Amino acid sequence: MLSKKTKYGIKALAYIARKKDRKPVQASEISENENISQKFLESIMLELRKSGFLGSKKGKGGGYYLIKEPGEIRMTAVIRVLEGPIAMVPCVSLNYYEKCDDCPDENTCSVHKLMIQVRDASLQVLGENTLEDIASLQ
Amino acid sequence: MLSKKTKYGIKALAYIARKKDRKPVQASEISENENISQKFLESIMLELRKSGFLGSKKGKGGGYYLIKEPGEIRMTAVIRVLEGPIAMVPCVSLNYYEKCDDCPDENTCSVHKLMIQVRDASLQVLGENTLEDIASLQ
DNA sequence: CTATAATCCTATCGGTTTACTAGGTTTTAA
DNA sequence: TTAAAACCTAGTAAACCGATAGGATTATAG
Repeated sequence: MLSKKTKYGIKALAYIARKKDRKPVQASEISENENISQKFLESIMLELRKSGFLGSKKGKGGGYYLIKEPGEIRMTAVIRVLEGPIAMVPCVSLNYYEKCDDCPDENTCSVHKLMIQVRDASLQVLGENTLEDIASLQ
Repeated sequence: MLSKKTKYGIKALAYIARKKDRKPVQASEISENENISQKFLESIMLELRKSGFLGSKKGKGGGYYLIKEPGEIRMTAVIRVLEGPIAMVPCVSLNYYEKCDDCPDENTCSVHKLMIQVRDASLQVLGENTLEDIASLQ
């Protein structure tokens, strides 16, 4: 299950990406339009800034803006930052690998084999979708 | 993330499927060989029995056995019973649908569109893999 | 008939995560 | 100088997870 944090983060990024101009967008505006608790959203925006997706401007007329082009932001990257691993099991995760303590040999593990396939299928979809694809309406 | 419950459940099913004969397999045997807490496994086996994957026999020489052929058990079915929805968001789940309360229109939701693709990719993999595929070594 | 081995059942529990909320501080533009 | 915005830290209620505890029930073997 995708956490609300990730879901809200993606929605916020898409909201900003849909704007033509590059003027900073306030968290309050996104919060109202996307029905997200403002304080919660603020913490998410902060994280997106710290991880290099957004820039920010403080004070009156400030807000958040995209640093890269929407077409250059893969959804794999967004999800990995907000949610963590894309794999369903740590032992098949490319970026967050962890050995299972119950499993003596990954190569003969039935779950392992299956989850590699699931991971690859998800990576395929999330890797070929960019923020631009996501943000476009309809 | 896949819960341990689901992971253990799949391992247990695969363990039983690998046996040539159809004699009941005890939870204690699976628990030892797959390094799973026995009491926890018992509750999982019970669930798998109640949901129609396993039959059971009580008393000495008892245990659990498969009701269908391994080749007829799709991993989608197993995961849906143990884990719940395969989709990452309830609003794209086929079997556990729920409307998002923040989302006025699913058709224009960027997350929705993306998650449908992820769901379909996962369904593809989990639907074409059966317990037989999973259980076969290497 | 009895001992034992197995499933079955209910309850509980400590730890972690989630989704916020509260209450501010700091910075900037008008 | 004021207001609006991001920034920061902490806390918190609820849910969920991964067990554990303690038995009740049933079946087999001797």
